[in-house]
Amino acid sequence: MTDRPDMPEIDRIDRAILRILAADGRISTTVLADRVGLSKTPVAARIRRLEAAGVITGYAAHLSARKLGLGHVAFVEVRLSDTREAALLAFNAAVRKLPEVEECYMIAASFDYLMKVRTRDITEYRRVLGETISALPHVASTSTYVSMESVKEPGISQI
Amino acid sequence: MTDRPDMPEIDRIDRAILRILAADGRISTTVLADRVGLSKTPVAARIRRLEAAGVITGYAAHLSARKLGLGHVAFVEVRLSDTREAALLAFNAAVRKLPEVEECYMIAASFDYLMKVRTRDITEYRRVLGETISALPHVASTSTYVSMESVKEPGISQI
DNA sequence: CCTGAAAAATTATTCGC
DNA sequence: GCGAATAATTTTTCAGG
Repeated sequence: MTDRPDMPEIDRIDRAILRILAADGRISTTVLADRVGLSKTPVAARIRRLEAAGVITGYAAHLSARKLGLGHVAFVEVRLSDTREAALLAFNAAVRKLPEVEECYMIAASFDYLMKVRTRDITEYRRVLGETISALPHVASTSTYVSMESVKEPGISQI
Repeated sequence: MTDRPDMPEIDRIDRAILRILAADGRISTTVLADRVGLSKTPVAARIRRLEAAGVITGYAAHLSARKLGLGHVAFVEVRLSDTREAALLAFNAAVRKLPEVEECYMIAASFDYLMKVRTRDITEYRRVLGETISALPHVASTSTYVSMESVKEPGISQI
């Protein structure tokens, strides 16, 4: 297995550091150092290195969607009328600006995109679908699947 | 609009605090206080209150999936052979234990669950699908949609 | 590349107003 | 909620192995 330029060397201790920081982004270097069994100096250096290399992209508070009244999750399949490069780029750029769209992936299937949309309730979802999503560049049609229950989800970091 | 017991009162300043903390989970109370135009004392108190109320559920480092060699994303529709309560609970509990399953929702549609699965590459996905997902309790059939491009996604906080 | 300790900087907390 | 003083932590630095 050869090195890839975009994949810095990450050893066992780096992984331990990442795992702990992923679970507690506010842990101090002191405590983290204890937990991985090293002194603070190398741990601080490793964190800096992982940040500089773009492995750690940032730190965020996780918020409870329910407590914020954003409990409605729907998935939307989107089909475009034009899938030439320029159309895709226009669609991508427009989607990235929508706060209600939490995730969006281009899919190799009978539809072109799959998006996760978070709203207050189904009424607001209906509004977002009709007014915003359908108005995205080159959208031909959509199919919506509504979540009845969240079995596993990351804490939201958006408000 | 009446208060809901599970939705604490969140005013304009709380929202500002949450928005900033969601974007930078490591910001200090001092800087945060400046940004929201209050002194540190009430800002620290508000953060404690939001944490205690469960609005802020935690803090996490965001990691680059690509740099960690976890760039493969697939969505799987899962149909169960048994959708009685006990079967659903068994499925839910089993799914929550799988690190590859980043998200999972119960869906009101022709399939029962939609899951987002993250792996190293399609080879590993095939292995996870065949060995792990298909072996989850009561799984009757699955359909997979592979992401070709991530247009918008939250930083992963899992390793 | 790590240890350990000292120094410097920041941060969180407390309290009277 | 303010602002200052105090207290506690944290980050950084550096000599040494």
